[in-house]
Order: sequence, then structure tokens, then C-alpha cells
Amino acid sequence: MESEQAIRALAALAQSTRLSVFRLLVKHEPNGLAAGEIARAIAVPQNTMSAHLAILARAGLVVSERKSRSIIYRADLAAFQNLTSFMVEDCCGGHAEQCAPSAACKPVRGRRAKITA
Amino acid sequence: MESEQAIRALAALAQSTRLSVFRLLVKHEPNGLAAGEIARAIAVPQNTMSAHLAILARAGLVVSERKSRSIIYRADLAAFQNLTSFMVEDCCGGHAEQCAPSAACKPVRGRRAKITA
DNA sequence: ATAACATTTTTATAATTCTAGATATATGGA
DNA sequence: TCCATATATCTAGAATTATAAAAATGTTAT
Repeated sequence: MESEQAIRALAALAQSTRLSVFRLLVKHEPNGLAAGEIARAIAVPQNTMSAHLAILARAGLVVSERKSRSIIYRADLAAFQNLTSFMVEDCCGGHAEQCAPSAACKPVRGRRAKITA
Repeated sequence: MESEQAIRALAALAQSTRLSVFRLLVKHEPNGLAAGEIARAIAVPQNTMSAHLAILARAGLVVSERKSRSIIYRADLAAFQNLTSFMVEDCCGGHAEQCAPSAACKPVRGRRAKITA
């Protein structure tokens, strides 16, 4: 992952409405939720929500698919995992065993995340 | 973790200088690095860096400790892990086994992160 | 006490982002 | 075709944030 993309993803999540949306979509995996339902659930005007969803999509954290009149949004969990792995890359200079009793350094049980699905 | 604190942490990381600092400090766990060394390593004026470090500290992502004239900064890996756990809380409505082949939903092997060290 | 060093605080300007009203586009049904 | 529904785009004012120069604070050694 490139730094620029990581910044985009973090900036997308660093806003209360969008963080709520992402967490809501994580809960609704793997079915997803329509844009209108999301706006209603979080009580935000639909055009404002549309702008927020576009930012999350551009950051790669959610994916969308049209289904009849609605557009269904889903959280991209693999993208999220790539992001967190990027942030703790080369933890403790590559000697994760020196780290505190935190699993942060080995987010995918030791191997480097490379999930692209 | 509260949403407000998560926003603070994400906003802290959503800036290129600060993201570089955090990743640098993750690499240097568990020893940490002095503020001046960080500024030099990332080639940023020391007062600018000081402001960025303060933001990371206020977000709880780094901790500092004076050591003689220098102030040593360290990444707080447990705080980072609490953050990522918060973001995928109740993943797939609590049925993580329904999720994609991504470990994002089980960041601490199933149990909920509660590390405070 | 004075000087040198390490870091933080104050301050101001420039740039970016949030929000939502108005409007536009796309889909499905009568 | 005409209408209702669902979502996106345009736009602009309000609020927030990044940056770094200047000055202040705290620490160690002589």
C-alpha cells in the first residue's frame, strides 16, 4: 500500500459521520446497505451522505453496486486490513517478538497482509 | 473506546508527516526516539514536528518521557490495536465466520481487545 | 550565573474540509 | 410518455487544520 492511499483512507475515517457509516457497514457485512438506508440510519440528509459515501469509496474502504434503483454499499474488510498492516509494517525493526504483549504487530498472524479480494 | 477518541486518533494519523512519524516509531519499538531525531529523520522543522507530536500524543497513539535534555517518544501499540478493534466491532453482526477470508474481523483472535498496558 | 542545547508555545496566514440547498441523472412502473 | 423513487453533482459560506517564524521554557555543563 502506498502512503498516499493510506492517508486517503485515514482521512475518510477521521470524520464522525463517515466513521459511523463504516462501522455500520462492517456490521452489515456481507449483505451491505443501500445509500438511502444508511442516510436514514445515521440521520443525515441524503445529499450530504452521498458526498460522504463517495469519499469512503474513493478511499477504497467501501464498494458499491447498483441494484435496481438502489445503490448497495459494502465495507471492504480486506482493504481495511491492508491499511492496518501498512501502519505497523516492520514493527520493532522486524523483531515483533520484542514488542509489548500486543497483537498489533502481527495483524495477520505473522505473515504480511496481501489480500486483494 | 469512544467514538470521539477514535476520531482524534484517525485524524492524527491522516496527515503525511504524522503517519510517517507513527510508522517510524512503530519500527523503533520498544526503544523510542527523541523528538529531535524524529524531526531530523523526517526532515521537518523542529517546531512543526513538535506540534505534530503533540497531536499524536493527545490522540493517545504515542507516549513521551523526558530523558535528560531529550524527550523520547514511543508508539503505543496497544492503543493502536484498541482503535482497529473498535472499527470492526460487531463485524458481520457478530457472526465473523460469515465474513470474507479476511482476518480484519478477528484482530485479536476472537477476543475483544482490552489491553491497557 | 552564563551559555549551549532540546523542545514547546504563540501567532498568523494559507489551504482544506464540512454541510446542505438546489438541481441533475438514472431506474422502474403505470 | 409521465411520474415517483433513489442517488449524485454543483455550489458557497462556515469552520477547521497545516505550517513555520519568533519567542519562551526547561535542562545540563562549565
